[in-house]
Formats: sequence, structure tokens, C-alpha cells
Amino acid sequence: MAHRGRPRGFDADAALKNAVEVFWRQGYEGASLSDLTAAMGINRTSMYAAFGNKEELFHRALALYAEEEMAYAREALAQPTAYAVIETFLRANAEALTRDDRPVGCLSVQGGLAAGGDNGHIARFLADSRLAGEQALAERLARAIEEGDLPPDTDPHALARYVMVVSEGNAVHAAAGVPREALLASVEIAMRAIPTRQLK
Amino acid sequence: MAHRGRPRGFDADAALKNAVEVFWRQGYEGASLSDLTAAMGINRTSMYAAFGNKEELFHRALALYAEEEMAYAREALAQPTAYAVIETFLRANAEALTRDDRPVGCLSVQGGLAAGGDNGHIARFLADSRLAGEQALAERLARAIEEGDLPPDTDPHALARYVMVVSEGNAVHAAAGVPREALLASVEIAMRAIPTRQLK
DNA sequence: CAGATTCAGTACCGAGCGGTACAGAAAAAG
DNA sequence: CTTTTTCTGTACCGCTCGGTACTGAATCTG
Repeated sequence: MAHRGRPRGFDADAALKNAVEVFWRQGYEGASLSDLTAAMGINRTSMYAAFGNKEELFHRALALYAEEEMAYAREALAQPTAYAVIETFLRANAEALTRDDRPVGCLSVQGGLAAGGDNGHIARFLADSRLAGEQALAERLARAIEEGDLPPDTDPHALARYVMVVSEGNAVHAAAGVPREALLASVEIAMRAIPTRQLK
Repeated sequence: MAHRGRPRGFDADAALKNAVEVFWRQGYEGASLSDLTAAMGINRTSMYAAFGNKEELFHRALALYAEEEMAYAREALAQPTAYAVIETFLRANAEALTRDDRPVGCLSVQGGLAAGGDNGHIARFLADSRLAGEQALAERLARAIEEGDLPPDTDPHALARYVMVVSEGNAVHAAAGVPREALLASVEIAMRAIPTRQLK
């Protein structure tokens, strides 16, 4: 199928990347179309032609965020031991929450927590996406139990949920301006709750 | 000073209590004046006469929330040992986050996380109020160190921050619909990071 | 009683929202 | 060249927002 007419004059991926930052800083409801299009450097009309509407733009933005800004999570899952998986994840998470070239905090956490009215499905969508990460971690921990890397009576879902609780709590702290070193100190304490193979 | 004119025809405290629930469920920006006055059972005009404006109403609502819904935190601080203080706080917190006669989650956490634009000072105000609680806990833990109740090399601020991280992470989970038992399981794991006098 | 204050209710303000319509220019295919 | 598609830009849609003005009735003090 051939292409007819004037081609798109902007880089949709680059524009989406800029939209991510706006949603990250201001949340779904707090980011107005004027904010978004201004940051994306394109016109209102072009945005609707390229992405459909605000909600679809948000979905695309969250997908890009998960792919680029959460890459450390997938890398952490590849660590050889459960302890290393968790420690790598939480430390990288604390650093990602406080990168000085990015908004502080986590897009998924602060993007839709307050959306309780008409946009309740946004909050549910974000919660489900976080739950998917928690599930992936639980499966990795279940494998660790099979490998004798965690005590056999460990509940992998409960442990994964605890890790995500620390991650999200740190996200709330980061959004409040707590510095990186303080987040890492919380990670260090949190790691004391993780069983190690040696202690078994 | 005497009172002249028609007296107020509604219970301001009861109306404020209803406003708390709306802010709790929908956040600061998500709660419209129509939502608020409808729940409070009073007129728009009466609200402005009694509370000033939306932001002052929110301040009053948060104060009432801290006084009534966070009473368990002050009770927890009165526990005899640091371990008991933390465990009592986190368990009561998990239950408060999932009371079926109240909105799920924490007003302070979900009330203003997404407020990044004009209402940024709301988020900062909420963060400061959470920090005050963290500071109170840190002082209680410092006393515990003096009493030999925690190892002398313990950093009370870091430990208090960790406890608040767990509390806020659980608040995020609760807002996502995670049930009480799951929150309590995270508390149980989190407690493994808390030193006890016996283990010293 | 008169005067003061608050009541409930409604209509309205300017502003911003998400989204659309329409303009005229630009760049591709045939 | 014509046609088609997308471009940029502006104006506008209906709606909701927080907040105000005004009305007439109600209820207090003095």
C-alpha cells in the first residue's frame, strides 16, 4: 500500500518521550492537552491525528516508560540469586526515582492515585500494570525456591509484594523530595528482611 | 461577645467529616465543590461562609483526619518497646487502610501526589505533614536507643523512614485494592528488618 | 418591634478543560 | 498538473471548574 499526501513532519517517538515527562511530573489529570502539546512541540490537531486522544496517548506514554525507564527491573530479574535480584532491583529503583535528568518519583504511582472520579479506570489500569511487575517478580522468586535459593516455606507472592511495597513507599518519599541516599538507606534496612541462602 | 443574627443551621464538624471522605476518595483536585457540598449536605454559599475556600476546607479536613483516623499512630508510640511501637503502628495502619466503612488507602498519600501544576503546594503540604509523623517516630526510636531498647549504632531517622516507607507502600497497595491480609503479610515480613532487644 | 446575620437557592463570572471544525499551505503519488 | 493527505494554526464547541453576587426567608439580639 503506497503512501499518499504530505508525510508526518515530526518524530512521533520523540514527541511521545516528551509526553512521558509531562505525565510523570503532573499525573494524568494534571497534564492538560496544552501542556502536552507544548512539550511535544506539535499542534493539538497533529496529536489527535497521531495518537487518537489523551487516554490513548497516556497508554502509549506508559508503555514507553515501562520499556525505557523500567529496563533496570528486567535486568534485576536476571541476577543469579533471589537476594541479588531483590537488592539490585531496589537499589536501581531508588536511583531511578531520583535521577536529576528526570522527574522525581514514579509515573505509575503518582500518575493516577488521586483519580477517583470519572478517571477511576486510569488508576485501575496503572495498578494492574504494577501488579504485572509484582507477578513477574513472584514467578522469579518461585523459581528461586525451586532452586533452593530461598527457604522452601517462603511465600513468593508475599515476598514479591513486600518488595513492591518498599519500592512504592520509596516512590512516595522520592516524590516528596527525599534524597537518593535516604532511599538507599531504606533499601539497606529493607534487605534485612530478605532471607539469604547462607542463613538457611 | 454576643451573637447576633440567625445561627448556623448545620453541624460544621459533621459536614467536615463528610468532606474528609470525599477528599479521601477523590484527592484534592479530584474533589469538586459540587461533590463536596453535596456530601456535606450544605449549600455552596454556606461552605464558603463557614470554611473560607476549598483549600482551607482541605486543611481543616486533613486536621480532622489526622486527629480521628490517625489516632492509632499516637497510641502506637506509647508502646513500651521500639519493636512493639513499630509492629503496633504498622498493623493498625494496615487495618486503617482497609476499613470497610472508610475509603481505602490514605488521604495524605493519595490526596495530592498527582498535584504537580498549580497545586504543587498541596503536595508539599501533605508531604510535610507525613514528615512530621516520621519525625515523631524517629524521636520515639531515639529514646528507645537511649533506653537500650535498640542497638546503639541504630540510626533512628533511617529506621523511622523505613517504617514510613512500608506504611506508604501499603497505602499504595491498599488504594489498588489489595486486601487487608496481604497488607498484614507485608508487615510481617517488614518486621524481620527490625532489631529486637533479645537479639542484641 | 428593628437590625443584624445566616440560611437555602439560583444564576452567573472568567477561566480552563478535552475535543472538533475549518482554514490555507506543503508535500507526496499518479 | 491534479489529487490526496497531512501539515500548522486558530477559532470554537459544550462542559466543568472555583468562586461570587444576589434574592427572600428565617432566626437570633437588643
